[in-house]
Amino acid sequence: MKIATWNVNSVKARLPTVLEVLKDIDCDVICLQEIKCETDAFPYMEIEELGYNCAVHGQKSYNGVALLSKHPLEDVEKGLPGDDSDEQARYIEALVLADRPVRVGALYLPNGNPAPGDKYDYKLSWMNRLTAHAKSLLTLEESFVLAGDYNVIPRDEDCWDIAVWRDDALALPKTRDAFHELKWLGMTEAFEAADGRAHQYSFWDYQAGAWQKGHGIRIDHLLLSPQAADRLTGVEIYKKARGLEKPSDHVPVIAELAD
DNA sequence: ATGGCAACCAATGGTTGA
Repeated sequence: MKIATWNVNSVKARLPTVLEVLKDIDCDVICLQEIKCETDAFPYMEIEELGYNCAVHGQKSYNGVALLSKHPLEDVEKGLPGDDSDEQARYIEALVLADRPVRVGALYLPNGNPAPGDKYDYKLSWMNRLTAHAKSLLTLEESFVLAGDYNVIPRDEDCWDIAVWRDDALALPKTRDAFHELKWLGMTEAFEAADGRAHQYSFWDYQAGAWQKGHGIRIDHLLLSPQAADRLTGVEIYKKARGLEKPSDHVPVIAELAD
């Protein structure tokens, strides 16, 4: 089965592009981030027409995540546990009832800039909550995937020029440490495991001709539990999406698991 | 040395993103 993550940067502002890409990549499960609409305003009809069940956790204007699945969804959970006062819609999880069920968490991890500051503190505390949640999910010993826009550049070679990004919230040592803590629970980063090449990007800024110049960063990731990692057969970064009319600044990253 | 783009809400500019 194929599982994708994609930050769409507003599902309403570019619905035709979104539908075209969803048709092209033809995945079993798709995690969307930055839908930028309230739950009720999600374009359910158009996406259901492509054969997807939709679980949506939205909010007005910003953030917002959704899980699309060609298989039935069960146990839908909205919001990341660990802080009842957190009102930002950045996490949704469900059990995907394929022949071999997979639990999938779709996440939009905070950007954290400027760092240091309140936003960076929020990013680090959100990452700690994600790690705590992953730790509890790992005790279930099932196939599960945490997929999303992590806003983390894992290695120097995952960006076009580390000198530009070294002091950014996406690449700071504390950010990478927190990401490693999550991985070291026993999670496998799909691209790193199945491909691992340097300079393969999932985001190119709209500004300064970043796409044309190849100035990208790799910040969209799928982390797999051991049971899911055993089934990993490949990863694709669907770079074509960045060259379409009215593109998102991110492209889908797709992991394939053996059925 | 700086800004450079896009989306949002609101409103002819400010905020956010990465």
